[in-house]
Amino acid sequence: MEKRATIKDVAEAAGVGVATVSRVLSGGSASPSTRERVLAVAAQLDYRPSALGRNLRQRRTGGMGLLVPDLTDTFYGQLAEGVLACARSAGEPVVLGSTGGDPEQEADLIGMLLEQSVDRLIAVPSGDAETWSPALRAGMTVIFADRLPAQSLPDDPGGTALADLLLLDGLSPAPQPPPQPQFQTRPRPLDVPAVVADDRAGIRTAVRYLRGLGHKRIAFLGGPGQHRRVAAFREAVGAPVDEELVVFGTGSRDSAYAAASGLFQSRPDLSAVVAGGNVLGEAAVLAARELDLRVPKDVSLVMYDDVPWAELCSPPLTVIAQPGRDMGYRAAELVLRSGGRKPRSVVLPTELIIRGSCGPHR
Amino acid sequence: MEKRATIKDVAEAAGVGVATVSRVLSGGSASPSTRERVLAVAAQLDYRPSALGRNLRQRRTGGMGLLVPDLTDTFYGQLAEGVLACARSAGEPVVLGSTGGDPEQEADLIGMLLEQSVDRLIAVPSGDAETWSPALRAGMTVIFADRLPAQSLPDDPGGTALADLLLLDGLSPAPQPPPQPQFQTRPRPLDVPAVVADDRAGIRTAVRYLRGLGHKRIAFLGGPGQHRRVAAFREAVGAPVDEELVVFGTGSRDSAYAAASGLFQSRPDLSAVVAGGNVLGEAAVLAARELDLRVPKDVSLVMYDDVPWAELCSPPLTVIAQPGRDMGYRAAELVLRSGGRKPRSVVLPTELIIRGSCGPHR
DNA sequence: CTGAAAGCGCTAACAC
DNA sequence: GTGTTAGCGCTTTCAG
Repeated sequence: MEKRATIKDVAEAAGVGVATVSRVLSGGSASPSTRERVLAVAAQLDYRPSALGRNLRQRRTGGMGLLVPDLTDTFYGQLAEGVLACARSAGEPVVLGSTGGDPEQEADLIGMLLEQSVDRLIAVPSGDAETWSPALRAGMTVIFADRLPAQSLPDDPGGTALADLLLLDGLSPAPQPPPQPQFQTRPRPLDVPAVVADDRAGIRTAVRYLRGLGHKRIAFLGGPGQHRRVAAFREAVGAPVDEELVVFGTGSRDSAYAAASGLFQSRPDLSAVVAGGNVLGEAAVLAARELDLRVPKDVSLVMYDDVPWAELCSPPLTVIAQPGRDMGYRAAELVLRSGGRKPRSVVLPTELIIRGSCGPHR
Repeated sequence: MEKRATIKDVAEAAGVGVATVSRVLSGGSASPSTRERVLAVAAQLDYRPSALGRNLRQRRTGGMGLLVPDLTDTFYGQLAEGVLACARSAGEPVVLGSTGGDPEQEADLIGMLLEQSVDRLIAVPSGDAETWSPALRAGMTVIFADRLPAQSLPDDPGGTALADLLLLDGLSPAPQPPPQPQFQTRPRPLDVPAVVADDRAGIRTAVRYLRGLGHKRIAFLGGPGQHRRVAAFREAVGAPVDEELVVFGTGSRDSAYAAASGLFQSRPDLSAVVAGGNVLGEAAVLAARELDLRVPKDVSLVMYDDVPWAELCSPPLTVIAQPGRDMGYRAAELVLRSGGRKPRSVVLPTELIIRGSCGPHR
């Protein structure tokens, strides 16, 4: 437990001032001879600059924060791996928090990050504009990943927020939403960049695929924060959406199971289900089995997220794959490279991977 | 992007000295009237003490580091959730790193944590004593989780290290290993506390269960860092272990698959497999399917780790469940409560959950 | 090109 | 009880 050498030790041993050491080590200007001597001494003393001093001086902690709803959800595991890979190659620390999908815990974690002066954050958001305003007001560089916060428009209780869907819909630039009336108390959409999958295209492709198989009654099994996917589903299915076929879990595996089970029982006439995420897909498989529904004979299933175990199911699950790892990596790149400026959003492609969980409508 | 209030601002606004503010906020002594005034002003100014100043002053970053091999492995996701839950309730930050099971990356991450002055660390270790000595020498409080570093004894190339097995074998206190001869260059076992599952009992139970089903040729499909489980398997199987029935992947899903596939092909006479972790179990299921081996008709399978998708397989997988979340939570508790002292190790129970992947030996 | 010095925000002696 | 003060290790003006 010996104490580490400080910059002062190095300066003395090299016979130079601390400023010179600092310059040399951060690539500043110095005469070749000095530079060499300092480097030698630093190596000799096994000097590692302390992030503590630097952080205080710069009034900011390096690295980035990462907030995800649940690490036992394999997709978020992939996302996190991507972020960590990028951070590691940059030698930057990542402060991780798991929100459980709960805006309150999310707010607490944001507070913790603020206290740590972490000023760059990648988040799969659970709260709304109110939850996020402290971070934004503090000047944090925030990048959302995988989804955007719900926009609690008064007339849109389900959080479907069409404007939100329009905001990031793939290749076609979205038209600006109409200017809000002045003195409006309704929160405006957060102007935060995001790295998300092209949900609209992904869902559309899946729905068309199912349609092509002859399915008419297609259900959507959603989770919290999936307003973009639901909206895409509604759009893909077309005008008169059977509302009973759109159900939601609250995020836990139990509630996902309950939602799936309820769906199957209340509407035995449905012939296909699109699950909005892997936890929901898992629930659908379980519920179907419990109710003796055969996949794909009795019900076809498409799951959002490709995860290793999708192939283990029998039959293997047809999925809408989104690049979780890339998503994390890209987000980390953006947040690291943003020199304070606000990065641009990124939409990543999805891919329908056809395996065995969909069959023709009987 | 307004700048935050500092302790000085609060002191001035409350008409007291900075020390008093500091004391009040850290629960020190102060007269009721002062305390109240300071608290009021602090709330008023929305003052949040900056961790930066405190950290530098105390020459240590709060919170803890967490190093795991791979977050897409659901078990480590569970473990991480446990750590995060404990940290969150303590309001402490967690700096996360993913090592990919690679000692070099692990060493890099340890260096990064040292640079950040993170002095408490929970790790699923991949490297050996050499990898870990920097952390230990720097006075870090380290707790291993899930497994212990391999002890590269010269005459124990497989890393089986019986002493290691004896070190933590559940309820019975282990006998002290015989004193090492002096002048020995061989590294001694690391004296680092750990939170692990009772691998010995878990494996033993599984092997007995399979034996009870009539299986004679039982294979073990292991991964890196599983020396304790292999040793337990050898012990449970008894003296003449058929070495061809003990195979290893290197950690990646690909290599796990290759190992499983190779095993099934080279030894068609085996009738049961114990997979040392969920990634290995996944590989075993996939390889068996590819080779047209039916589970459990042709081969019985027990997998270490209970993960949600184990129930999705058909048949659902019989597993040795270990409490991943608890493991993480306990480790975090230990590392947070250790006031510098070295915590005691903890061994958590496992449970054999019988589902449908094991059948009688034909 | 280099060194001296001024803090960053906080805590912990130490005086009163 | 409370205020004053001295740094923690580093970066960054500002002179030389």
